[in-house]
Amino acid sequence: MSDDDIFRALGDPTRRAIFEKLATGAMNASTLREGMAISQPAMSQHLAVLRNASLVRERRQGRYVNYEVDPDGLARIAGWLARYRAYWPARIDALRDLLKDMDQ
Amino acid sequence: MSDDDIFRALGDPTRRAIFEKLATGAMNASTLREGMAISQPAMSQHLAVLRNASLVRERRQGRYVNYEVDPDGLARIAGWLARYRAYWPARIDALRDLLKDMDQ
DNA sequence: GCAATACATAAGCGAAGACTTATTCGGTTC
DNA sequence: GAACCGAATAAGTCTTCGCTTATGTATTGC
Repeated sequence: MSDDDIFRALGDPTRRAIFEKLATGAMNASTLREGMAISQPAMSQHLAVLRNASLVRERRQGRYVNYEVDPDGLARIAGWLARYRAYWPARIDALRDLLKDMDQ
Repeated sequence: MSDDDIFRALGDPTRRAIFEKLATGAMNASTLREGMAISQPAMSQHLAVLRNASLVRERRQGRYVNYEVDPDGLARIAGWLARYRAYWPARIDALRDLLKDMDQ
């Protein structure tokens, strides 16, 4: 897990799509694959990259492997971003929403 | 400018180093190159990638080209990140600081 | 134990990426 | 306008990446 792993992992649109789908709820690799034009090995490889970047984590459940978003990766991005807050535009609505959530 | 351009641009450690250095203050390409083991064309190409991702912007000044951090790219990352706030750990100090800044 | 299922790994291939050297383009200075 | 300097572009090379097909590894159910 490093900034390098994280940004590199997110640099691929297919992987971002996988991550996005996972963000709607945990699911196993096969379910993830549904509706996506992607082979089983390709999915497995993408998940390995995402896992290596701490963007996703797995939990074996019988012969299925359940995948879910790993907050660690996201936190790391947030940390990276925070280093440059001096350059942020004065108002970013999405961010403000987020802050409100965290202030509760 | 797209999420793809941004994450792909930041996926390269050399480019992140360039961006980081630029974040300490605007400077031209030659000054940027000082202390970095990188050729002039390589720097120029990296800057082109960063510029294309809206992470950096340029302003011609005579025969020098001054580069500076472009808030647009950072804002876009923040936007992307905000979509997954449901997964953020309860407390991210750096982020909280940031929010406080924005709440003023 | 054996067939079936879910997933991972291996090996190889074509495309894209990061570098190099050489050259060109813009702009300043004399 | 000629020499010079900062930066961009061109073209080629080598590496990395994302895919494929084939095979291996767990786990379940009969």
